[in-house]
Amino acid sequence: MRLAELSERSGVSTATIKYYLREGLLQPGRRISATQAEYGDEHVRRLRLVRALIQLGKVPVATAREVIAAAEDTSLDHHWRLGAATWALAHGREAATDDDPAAEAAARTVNALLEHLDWRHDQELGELSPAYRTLVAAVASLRRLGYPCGVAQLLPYGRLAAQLAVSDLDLIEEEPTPAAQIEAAVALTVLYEPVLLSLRRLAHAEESARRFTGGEKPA
Amino acid sequence: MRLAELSERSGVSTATIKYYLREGLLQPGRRISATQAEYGDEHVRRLRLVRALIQLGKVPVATAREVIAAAEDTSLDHHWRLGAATWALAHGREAATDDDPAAEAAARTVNALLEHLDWRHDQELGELSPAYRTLVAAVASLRRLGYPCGVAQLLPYGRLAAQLAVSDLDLIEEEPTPAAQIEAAVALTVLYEPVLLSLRRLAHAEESARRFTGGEKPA
DNA sequence: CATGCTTGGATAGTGCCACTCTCCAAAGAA
DNA sequence: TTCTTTGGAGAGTGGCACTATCCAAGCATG
Repeated sequence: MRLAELSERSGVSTATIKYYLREGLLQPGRRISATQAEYGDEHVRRLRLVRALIQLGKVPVATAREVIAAAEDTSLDHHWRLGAATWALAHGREAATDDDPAAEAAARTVNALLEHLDWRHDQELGELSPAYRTLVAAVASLRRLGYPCGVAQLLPYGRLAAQLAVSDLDLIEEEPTPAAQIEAAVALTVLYEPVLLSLRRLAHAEESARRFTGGEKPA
Repeated sequence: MRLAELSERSGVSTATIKYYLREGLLQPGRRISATQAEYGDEHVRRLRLVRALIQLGKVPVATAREVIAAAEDTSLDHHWRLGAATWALAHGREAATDDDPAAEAAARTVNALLEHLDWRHDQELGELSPAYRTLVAAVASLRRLGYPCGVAQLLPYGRLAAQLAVSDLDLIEEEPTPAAQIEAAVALTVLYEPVLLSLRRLAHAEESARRFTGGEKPA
């Protein structure tokens, strides 16, 4: 299959595919001649994954490249490739945790939370992880606005996250090969995020309607 | 307090405050003279909220303006202002639900899910909501990539979302005034999202470490 | 009162990012 | 042979969140 067909099958314009090739998000096709290249089903699949990461997951192109590079880095063993690939998936710039008192207090709250949850693996490594820093920044921000955000409020969220992680990892371990597992980890980490957030918003609407309209449907 | 002090107290540059004023994210201060304006504590608070929405919540400036306008629209009653404000908080463009078979199947799955959860309020109104459409797009994308994403997989997420909604609404109802409740709804909806996602990622790391390293800490 | 600094407001510019357009020479198709 | 298509490369585009510059009108200080 050549560029035009790859474009048709994936729903991505040829210009964008060329851009992704240049950016290293997609492996070059097998060169047929000086001006032609051959692409396969794996390119279609990869392209769909990249598109999902970028469009739905809002992952920056540069980040997507790192993630893919980590997933393909054969110098690491399976476990580390998995960690490296998901590590790169930071949400975005974490607003440079300024060292005001609110941020410190937030960090203490988060540490207490992790201890409560018995997430011992994250006590050392985790403090550097993007997820940890994002969490601290968010808690600090909520605090600054005067909203309650202590261990008591966070704990239910943490327990739910732990439950989700178990079923997510179960799904990942169903994949047959290590490569497929890593791809699944990336895809499920990123693509279930909009699912989770959307469901939360729908649940808010539902619960709000229940409370404020006494069970009646709004007009 | 004048612009410079407002900037200092909120940690936002004067240039950015002027930009927000121009964009209508912040009410103009009380004019003291032709070249001076007076700001109050509510401006500091509003500014912090706006910053949190934009930086942490990644809400586009234009969207933040709509949300604030809806929250202040006194022509609507409390319940509707709340709905309008959170309605505007779409995550971003929902990738224009193309009408391929995957999208249709995804919509059927989502409808079945909502029925299972007994979220009857969303059956009509909800199909137009940004959250519903984001959810369908995400499910369709997961399906296209071949990952299991049926009612069975989504149901636990939905139940957890319902639980979270209950505690979130409890928090909101603790606020004393309608205006404070609406602000709380916006702030908690947006700012708990990074909390939830970060916790999920940390939980993934923790669960993954437990499974792959047999309980040992990685180096 | 003179002088210099600060203030709020308006306009134009910057940097980043995800594409997208234009051009080109070599290949294949008719 | 002629016409279209292909892959590749570089420059250009549009959107967005600021940010830098300028300006005239205060205000503060000697």
